[in-house]
Amino acid sequence: MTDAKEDESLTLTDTLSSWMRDAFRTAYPDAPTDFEEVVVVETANPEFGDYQCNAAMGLARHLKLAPRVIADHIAAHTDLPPFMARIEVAGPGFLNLYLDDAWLAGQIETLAAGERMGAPAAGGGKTVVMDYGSPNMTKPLHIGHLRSHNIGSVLDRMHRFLGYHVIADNHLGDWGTQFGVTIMGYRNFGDAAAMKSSPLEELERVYVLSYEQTKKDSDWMDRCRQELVKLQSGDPENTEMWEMFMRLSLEELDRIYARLGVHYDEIRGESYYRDKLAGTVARLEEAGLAVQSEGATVVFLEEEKLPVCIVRKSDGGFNYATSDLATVASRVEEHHPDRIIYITDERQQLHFKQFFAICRRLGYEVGLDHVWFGLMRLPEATFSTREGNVIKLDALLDEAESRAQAIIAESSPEMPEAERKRVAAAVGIGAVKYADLSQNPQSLVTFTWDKALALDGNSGPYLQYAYARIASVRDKYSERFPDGSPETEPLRLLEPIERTLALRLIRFGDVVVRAAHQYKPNVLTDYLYDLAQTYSSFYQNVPFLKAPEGIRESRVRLCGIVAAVLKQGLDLLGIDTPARI
RNA sequence: ACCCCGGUAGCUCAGUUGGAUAGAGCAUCGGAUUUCUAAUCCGACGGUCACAGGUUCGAGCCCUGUCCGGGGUGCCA
Repeated sequence: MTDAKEDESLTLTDTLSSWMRDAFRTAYPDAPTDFEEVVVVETANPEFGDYQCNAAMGLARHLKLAPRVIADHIAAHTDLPPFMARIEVAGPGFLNLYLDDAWLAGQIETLAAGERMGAPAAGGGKTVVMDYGSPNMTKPLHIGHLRSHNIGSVLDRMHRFLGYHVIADNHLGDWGTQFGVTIMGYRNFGDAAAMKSSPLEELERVYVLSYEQTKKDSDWMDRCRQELVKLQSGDPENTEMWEMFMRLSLEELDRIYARLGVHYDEIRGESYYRDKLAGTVARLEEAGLAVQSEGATVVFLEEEKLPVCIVRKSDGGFNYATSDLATVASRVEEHHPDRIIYITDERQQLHFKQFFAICRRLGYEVGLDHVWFGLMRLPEATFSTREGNVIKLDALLDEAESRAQAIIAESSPEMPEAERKRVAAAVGIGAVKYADLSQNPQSLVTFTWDKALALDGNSGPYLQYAYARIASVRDKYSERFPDGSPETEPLRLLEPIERTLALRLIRFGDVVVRAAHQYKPNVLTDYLYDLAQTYSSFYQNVPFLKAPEGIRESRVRLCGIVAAVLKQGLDLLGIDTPARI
C-alpha cells in the first residue's frame, strides 16, 4: 500500500484513487477494464465520510454485477492502509471513506513544516511561459484591465508554487495601428507638460481627439497610416516620439504594477519582434501555408473549419497573428517551454484558435493554452474609452483604500497613522482582487462598487480578519504562557469542528493543483473562504486560552497551522496578510 | 446567417470525471459580546436550476430543439 507521503508529485486524492484502483484490480483481476476511471473525490456532505468513491455504480455493467454487490465486496475485502480508518457502503453502491484520526492529526502537524503545505511538486521543473497583462500602451489602465493582470498573476504564482519554471512575459501592445493615430494626435494637440505628469492620460486624450478627427476629415486616417508606416520604417522623428511614449508609459505601468504586486520576468512588447515579421510570413509561404488572396497574404484553415487568417495586409502591414507567430518562435527558441499560456479576454478566442492551428501546422510541439475570461461591464452598458464611461483602475484602488481606511479608523483608533495606511492598502486592494478572483473567470462580470469593495461576508478582508485574529490569539498565548510551546505538543482533534478543520487543511494541496490546472483561481478562493468560515466557527465556539493545559496548546497549534495555510493561500492570490487589521 | 459563451434564491454569484437532501454572500427577520479582535458567530426566510424533449441506475452538468442576453466572424488587437 502506498503511503500518502511517499510520492511528492501526488495529491491526497491521487493517493486515495490509486489505492482504490488497486483494490478494484485485486478484487476483479479478470475484468474487461483497467479501472482507470476509478477515482476518489472529496465528499460534499460529512454524513458521507471524508472522501468517497463512486466507481462501483459505473462499473456494474462491465463487471455484470449489481453495484451494491461490488461495493460490498470492495469494502469487505480491501486491506486498510494506515491512512484509512474504515470504508462504508451506502445507497446504491457509494463507498464512503473515513480517514484515520491519528494519521490525520499527524499529517496536519507536519503540514506547516513543509515547503508547500501539503501541495505536490506537480510541475516537476517543466517550463511554462505565461503571457498576461498585455496592456495597450496608449491608454491608462481601467477596471477592465484588472482581470488579465489579476488572473494571470495568480495562475503564475500557483504554477511557481507547484514547481513549474515560469517565465512571465508582458506582451505590451506597443506597435499597432493605434500609434499612427496617437502620433498624429500628439503632433496636433499634444501638451508636453501633461505628457510628463500623467503620460497615459495625455496619450489617451490625444488619441481620442485624433480619432474624432478621422470622422471629420477624410484625409486624417490616411495621414495616421503614413505616420505609422514612417515609424515602422525607422523614421528618426517618429521613433524618438515613440520611445518617449514608451518610456513614460512604462514608468506609469511600473507604478501601478507595484501597487497591484504584479511582477514580470520579461517585458517584451510587440515591437520587440518587429524585425521578425517579414521572415515569419516568408516562412509560412515556404511551408506552403500562406498564399496571396485579394491582395493580402493569408492562411486558409478549412481543415480546421476556421475562417481565413490574414498574416500580411494588402498595404504591406503585418497584424496580430503574424506578431504572435514571431513571438512563439522566439519563445520556443530561447526558453524551450513545455507550454505557453495566454490569458486574455473572451473576444480573442477565434484569434487563438487560428493562431494555434497555424502553430500545429508549422510543427510546434509546445503545448498552447488560451485562458480566456469574461469581459467586465457596467450595469448599464459596456464601457469604452470613446463612450467616456470608463473607471480608471487607479480610481478604483484609491476608493478601495479610502473605504478600508474609514473602517480601520473606527475599529482601531489607536493604530499609528503609518500602519493604518499600510493596512488600508492591504485590505482595500485585497478586497478588489478577491472580488474579481472569486468569480469563475469565464463569467461575464458586471462591475458594481459595492461588490468590488465588499469588506464583509465572502470577501478578501474576511480572510485577512481570520488571519489577524489568529495572530492575536498567538500573541495573547505568548503573553499569558511565556513558557508554553504549542508547536511541540501533540495535536488532538477532540471537538468535531477541530476534525472538520483538519479535513479542510489537508485538502489544500488538491485545491491548489485543481485551481492551477483548471486555470480557475476561484477554486482557491472558495476553499479559503470555507477554511476561514470553519475557523471562525471554531474560534467563536471553542475556548483556546481558557482550555486545560495540553488541549490549550493543541488548539493554539492548530490555529497556527490554519494561519500558515491562510497566508500561503492568500499569497498565491496576491493578497497581503497584516498581523493586525 | 454561422461560431463561441451564458441563463441557478429578491440581488450578486459558486456548484470538481454525471452522484446522495442544489450551496454561499448581500438583503430581510430573530438571537449571541464580564471572554481569544462583533470586518465575527448561531438560527430563520428564500428554488419549476430559462423552456421542451432525449440519453441512464442517477442530469444544474451530456445530446437535440426553442426563447433571451453577451461576444466573435478576411485587412483592429
